[in-house]
Amino acid sequence: MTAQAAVRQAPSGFPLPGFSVACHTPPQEPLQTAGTVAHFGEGAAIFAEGDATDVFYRVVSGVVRVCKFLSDGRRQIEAFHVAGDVFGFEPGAERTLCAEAVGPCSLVAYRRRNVDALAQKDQAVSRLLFGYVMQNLAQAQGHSLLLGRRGAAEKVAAFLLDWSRHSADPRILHLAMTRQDIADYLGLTIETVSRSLSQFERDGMIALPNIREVRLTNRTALESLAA
Amino acid sequence: MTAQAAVRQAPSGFPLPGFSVACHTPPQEPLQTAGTVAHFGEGAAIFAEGDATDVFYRVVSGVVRVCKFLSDGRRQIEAFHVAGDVFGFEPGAERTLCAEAVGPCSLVAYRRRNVDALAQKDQAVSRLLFGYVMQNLAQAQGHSLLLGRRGAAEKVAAFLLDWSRHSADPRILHLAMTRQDIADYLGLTIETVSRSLSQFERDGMIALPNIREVRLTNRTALESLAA
DNA sequence: CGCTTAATTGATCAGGGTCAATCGTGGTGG
DNA sequence: CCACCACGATTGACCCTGATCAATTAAGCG
Repeated sequence: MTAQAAVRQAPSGFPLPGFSVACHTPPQEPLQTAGTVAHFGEGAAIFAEGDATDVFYRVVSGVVRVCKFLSDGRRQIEAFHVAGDVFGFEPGAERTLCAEAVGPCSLVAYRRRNVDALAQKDQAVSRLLFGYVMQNLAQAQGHSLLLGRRGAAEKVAAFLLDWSRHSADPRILHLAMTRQDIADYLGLTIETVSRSLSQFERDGMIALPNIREVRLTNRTALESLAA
Repeated sequence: MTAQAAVRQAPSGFPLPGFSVACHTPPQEPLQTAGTVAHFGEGAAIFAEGDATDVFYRVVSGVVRVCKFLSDGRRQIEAFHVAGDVFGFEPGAERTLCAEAVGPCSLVAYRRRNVDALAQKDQAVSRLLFGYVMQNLAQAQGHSLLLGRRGAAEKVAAFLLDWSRHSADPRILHLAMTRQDIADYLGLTIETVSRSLSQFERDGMIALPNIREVRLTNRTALESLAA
């Protein structure tokens, strides 16, 4: 559920020609001319807290985590972004979050200056940007909902179902991230995530052929768990 | 902290002439012509899950809560909005959240159709909208951070500090909402919220002259608690 | 002045965190 | 080729925070 699910169509009041999220670059992407491609290795920092907010990104391939480090060293992952997602919007001149490559990934970086100029001429660019920020908003809101009033099992189940949307076959998902990443995203510990997965397996809801692969053998049961 | 704190300036890359959040209507509000005023009594529904997303709102006075009801009847409050805040943006044609008046409040409702037309002519309107959605985004992200990895006392302390921003005198805050609202916002129970406040009072960090008023007698201590 | 609803306080319980040991899986080098 | 090592994941035992259940108090309001 966490937002990404509920988010796949363009809003009615704001026609977004060629608008498409979490898909490959649309054929007539108005932003195409304004961006430059960059590659990042596993764990590489894309931006850090305090950086200027003068550029945002589109994921071409790979997975990105956006997170915050607390004073006591603990980490909270705010969102994972996959191919097609646009991220890096923040009000204020300085970033309050950081972004890192979960695995090797390639991004297109857009300078806000340039895009702004583009938006001056082309109203479609404005709408596009608006849509992207709304996607991020919906995702963040869904994330809050997930973190607020749900038990560990519910969180993990919801995460699996959400992540399965990014899989070619919705029954087989490849986790791009570690258990620690999942834990930090769900506000749990690595042990609790592991225990939940093991329990799901015992209950016949999933299979864990290897550490990065999950087979959903009883999606319905997971869905009723995730509420 | 939860976002509202870190959010009070216009982003550098996107100049927003006359942009102002959580303040009274700016003298030259380009949206002024497009909105209609509406009043709501305590607890009144402003919009509900499933409603069309064809209108968004600006708070003129009072406080609004945006929330979601879970299948088991529990409620999660996503955000409180105060005078100056603009809310009600969602991707998708149907709302996934609902909004209610915490107390009597007045709002300006903007039809997206009209605003869109306005934005066609005036680039400043586009930027303004963009800024508003980013405010909401930052608030939602801050909320996730708050819910994720923090203890009960930290949450309540952070809430008080955050809410004190909406107060004329930052040392005296008037809670517009009930303990239940606070609990549902922080992902806690009403008992835990109450206990935290009592503990803060015992520790000399706050005073509770009456049920809706909190005096911050030791802000520094609260701040170090909220981390 | 009762009545209703919200808040506080107390006692108990359980979900999930913490600490610690073990297992598994690659990767490296003898 | 296999042994060893390092790191991530799993599992177990125990504990603590915050939820639950229940009683009491406080505050509006008719």
